[in-house]
Amino acid sequence: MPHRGKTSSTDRLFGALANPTRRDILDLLLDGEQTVQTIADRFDMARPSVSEHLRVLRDTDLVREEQRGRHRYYAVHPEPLVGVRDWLSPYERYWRARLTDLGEVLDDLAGGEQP
Amino acid sequence: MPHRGKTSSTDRLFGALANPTRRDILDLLLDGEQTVQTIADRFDMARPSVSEHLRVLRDTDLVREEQRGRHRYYAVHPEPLVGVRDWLSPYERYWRARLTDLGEVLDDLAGGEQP
DNA sequence: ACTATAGGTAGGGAAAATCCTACGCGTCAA
DNA sequence: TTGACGCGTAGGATTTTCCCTACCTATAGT
Repeated sequence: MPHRGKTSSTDRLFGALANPTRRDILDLLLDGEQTVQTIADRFDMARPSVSEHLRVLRDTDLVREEQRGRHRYYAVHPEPLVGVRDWLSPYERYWRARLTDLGEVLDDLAGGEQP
Repeated sequence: MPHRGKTSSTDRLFGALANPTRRDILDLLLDGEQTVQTIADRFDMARPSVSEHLRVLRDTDLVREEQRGRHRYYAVHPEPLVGVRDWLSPYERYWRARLTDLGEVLDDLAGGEQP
């Protein structure tokens, strides 16, 4: 019985990732912290809209900001993504065939259990 | 430049997973295929609404249906989730510290590259 | 003090998502 | 064939999301 009280943190996590712009922002920040304006310049979208996306990411703790002077530097904070990985893990055994890099090593290690 | 044409398959994938009911349906189907009615019984929601969620999952190929008699059996089809895993992978190096089961083995295997 | 820059917030409108009830069609059992 | 069951789809109401244009505050520099 998937009883669902209000909005779990997992809900907000997946909700945050549902938007392509927000995923792109995270990808962008993989290269290092950036200011709001610098981020906004990369998107075909008004700066306040980017600010709102950043707020969603902040609320899910996927990014963190640090004020320095009159700039706010946003940096990616990937820990919450563990929630995605955890949700994903029960499904992983299904695609044992087509794994990416690391996983393959593991598969060899574990030995096949599938004839 | 995160140019975005229409709606990528990744968008639809994350979009499908954004809904808690749909994630719950997938989790439910991990235990094996089920008919629509059986699935619907698990949720506090009208059956047609569940049908719509199933359609979204079908459109993203996350579930597959097989008609047998007058029943339609839905089964989880996790391959598309590779897209999530792939999107996630650049972030994984960040949480090397707190890994889940399998990952830990791998980490030990690979040897630390962090002093 | 005054102006320019950086960026958050408010209010609103359009579009998409979510859920419902009503209905239609195919399949099984009498 | 008739009726009940299993499910998908249509249309509609409500909510949420997404983006915009003001607008406001704070810091930096002159």
